[in-house]
Amino acid sequence: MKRQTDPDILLLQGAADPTRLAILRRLSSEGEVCACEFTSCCGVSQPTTSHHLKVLRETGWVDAERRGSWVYYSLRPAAVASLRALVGTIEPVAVSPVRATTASRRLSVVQATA
Amino acid sequence: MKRQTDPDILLLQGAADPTRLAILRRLSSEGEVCACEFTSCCGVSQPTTSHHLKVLRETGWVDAERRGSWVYYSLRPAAVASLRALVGTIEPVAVSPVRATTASRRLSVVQATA
DNA sequence: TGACTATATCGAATGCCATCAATACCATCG
DNA sequence: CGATGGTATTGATGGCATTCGATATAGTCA
Repeated sequence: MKRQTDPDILLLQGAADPTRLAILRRLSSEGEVCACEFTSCCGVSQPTTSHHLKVLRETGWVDAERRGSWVYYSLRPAAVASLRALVGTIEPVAVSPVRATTASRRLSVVQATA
Repeated sequence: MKRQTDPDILLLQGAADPTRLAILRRLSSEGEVCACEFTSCCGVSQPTTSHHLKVLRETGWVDAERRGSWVYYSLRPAAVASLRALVGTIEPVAVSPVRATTASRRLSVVQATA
């Protein structure tokens, strides 16, 4: 298979796993979380948790900061912004499969973000 | 591994492949595309293209409509909306990264869910 | 009906991914 | 220093995903 270097794909793949999405959500709601918290919360072993955190680091999703014995993880705002930008480029075009005024459908789509 | 039934994960996994993301982007810009167009555009064989289109169908990303010999694919607005909602729930915590007393940071962390 | 085209499915090869137990690494504390 | 606890890495394993060639299915046209 061709090597994955596209940052968009890396970002999507980073989030496309139940354990990792759970980690991202927890980071989103709590801001900064010690690695030890994830071991208990996600139903997987400590090595597995560590592996997923590494994937999230390598795909640009999180930053890690060592503080004494503990390592704290946090979301990288740039990653969130990137994913939002990526998602923003994907929008259903209102090519009127049914007689819809294309204009109004376009508008609602565009304004969905607001 | 646990079965993937979470629609959020399915949506992310559906998009987390170079060929499939290319398909989604093309659908986004062109609205409705004949399956035959993808065979030539993505650098993979016809069976592979068909497989990816099936994955996109099964993950809720696209609708297919047969019209004569051709099958036309289009983005499902609901999928786009779902992904946007999902992405919307992931945000870096606005916990004033600078000069916050640990106490207030803790607090805001706890209350972030409210 | 038979030839032709478009699309889907099958079967198999290959490679990657998630997972865990064991173990190494690293910092702190006594 | 040695013991302890948190985190990362290693190595092995099972399973799933991507891919293709061959083939089946479905629709069109003569």
